[in-house]
Amino acid sequence: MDRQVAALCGGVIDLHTEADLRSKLARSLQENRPLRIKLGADPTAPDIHLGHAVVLTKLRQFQELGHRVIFLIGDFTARIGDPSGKKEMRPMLDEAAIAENANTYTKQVFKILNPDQTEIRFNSEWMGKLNAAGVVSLAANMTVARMLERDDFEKRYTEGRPIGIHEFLYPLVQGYDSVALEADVEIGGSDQLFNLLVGRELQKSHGQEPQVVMTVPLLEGIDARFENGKIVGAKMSKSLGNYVGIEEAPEAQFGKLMSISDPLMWRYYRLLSGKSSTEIDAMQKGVEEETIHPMAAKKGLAHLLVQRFHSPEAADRAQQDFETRFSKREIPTDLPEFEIEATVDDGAGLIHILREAKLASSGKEARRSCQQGAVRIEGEKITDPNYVLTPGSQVVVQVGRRKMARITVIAKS
RNA sequence: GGAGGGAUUCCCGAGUGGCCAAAGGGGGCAGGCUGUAAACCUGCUGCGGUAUCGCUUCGGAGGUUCGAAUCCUCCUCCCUCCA
Repeated sequence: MDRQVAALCGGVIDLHTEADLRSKLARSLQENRPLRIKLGADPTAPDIHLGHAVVLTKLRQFQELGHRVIFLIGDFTARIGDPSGKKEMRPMLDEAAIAENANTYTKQVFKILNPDQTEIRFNSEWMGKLNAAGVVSLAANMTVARMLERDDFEKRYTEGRPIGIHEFLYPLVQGYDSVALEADVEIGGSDQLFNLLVGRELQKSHGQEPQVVMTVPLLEGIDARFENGKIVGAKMSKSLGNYVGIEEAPEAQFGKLMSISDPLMWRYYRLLSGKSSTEIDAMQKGVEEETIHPMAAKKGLAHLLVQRFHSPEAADRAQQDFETRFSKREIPTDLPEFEIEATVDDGAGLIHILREAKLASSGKEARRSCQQGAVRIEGEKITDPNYVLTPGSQVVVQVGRRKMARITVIAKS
C-alpha cells in the first residue's frame, strides 16, 4: 500500500489529499473495485506530444495497479468554442470534425494507455441536457470570492485586466463532468489545479465523495535552457514548435531528444521514463561523477521513448541513423530522393536544386548557405552558387549537417 | 457614453518626409569548437539564378508630395483612464 502510494505520487506537484487517496485505494482493494481515474481532454488539437504524455504516463501507472481510466473528451466545450485565446478566433467545431479529432486523439492515446482499462466519454452526453436553469443552479455552487482565489484570475483582477464571465463557467463545467462521471481521482497539468478542485466542491455539494486531485508538472519544450540552476523555457506546445510528437518518425523523435540540454534530460527522465526515482538518482550521480557519459544517458532516454511510441526495432534503427549521421558524419542510406529536371541545356544550377529538393526555402537562402560553406556535393564543399550539375548526375547533396538529399538531374525535356 | 494611447519584418522594439529592406535585442540558420548538450567566437537572417538592379513589406483603403513606415482623410482591431 505504501509502495503504491509512493509510486503514484512520484513526480506529482499537488495532491488533494493523500488521506483521501489512501482510503480510496484501501476500499478499492477491499471491495475489488477499480478506481475511476478521470482525465479531461480538448478535442481541438488532435496531435499529442510528450507534454501530454506526462499525464498519460501517470494514468498508465494507475492502470497497472488495476484501475480504470475515464478519458473524457470535452466535445461540448469545443462546440461552444472557448473564446479565451481569441487571437485566432477559434472556430466552432462541428460534430463531424470533433468526432474525427476525437478519433485520432484516442488512437494516439492508446500508445500509452491500455485500451481495455480505458473508457471514452463525451461531456455533451450530460452537458447537452443542462438547460439555463441547470447552469444557474450549477453556478450557485460557487462564489466570486472563491473564483478569485484562482491565481491567474486574481492576478488579472488586481491588474485591472478583463475576466470574461464565461471564464468563470469553464471550471464549473469541468467540475460538473466529475459529478456526472463519479470520478474517484482526476489528474491534470498543474495549471488545471483550480479546475480540478472545483470538481471536488461540486461533488461534495452533489452528495458525492470528493475526487482526489493530482496535478503533474507541465513539461518544458525541447528548447528549454538551464540558467541559474533552474530549467527555463516555455511549456511544450505544437504552436511553439518545441515538441516531440508521439506519432513522429522514430529518427525525428530520437534526434529531437538528443538535442535537448543535459539538465532537461533529467526532467524528461523523471516525468516520462517510468523509471523509479532511485534509479534515476543513481544515473544522475553517475553522470556527475563522470562514470556515465551524459550522451549515453541521453541516448538511453531517446531509445526508451522511441521504443514506447514505435517499437524496439525502430528505436535501434533510429539510434543507428543518429550515430552514422552525426557521430560518424557518414551519409545514411535512406535519404529523400529528388529528380530534378535541368533548367538550362547544360544542366541544373545549384541554387535551383537546393530549392527544389527543399534543402533551402528560397534562392536567397540557398545562395547564403553556399557562400557560407554549408553546401557539399558528394562530400565536397561547394562554395560557388553558380555551380551546375549536368544532366544524368546522381549525387548526394548536403546543406549543413542536418539537411541532405539524393539528387538525380534529368535532361531538359 | 466620454477622453486618450497604440498597431513596424518570425518575436520584442527603434524609427515622425529622402542617407530605410528599415537600428538594437531575441530567435533561427550556417561556420569554428563539440557529445546535433551547454558555454564561447564568426558570418548570415524579405524575395528575384549571381543583381552599383528590380520587386514586395511598416494594420486596411484612399490622398498630399519629385519622394511616405513617417504628413492628411476614412476604416478595422487592441489597450488605458473616466462614467
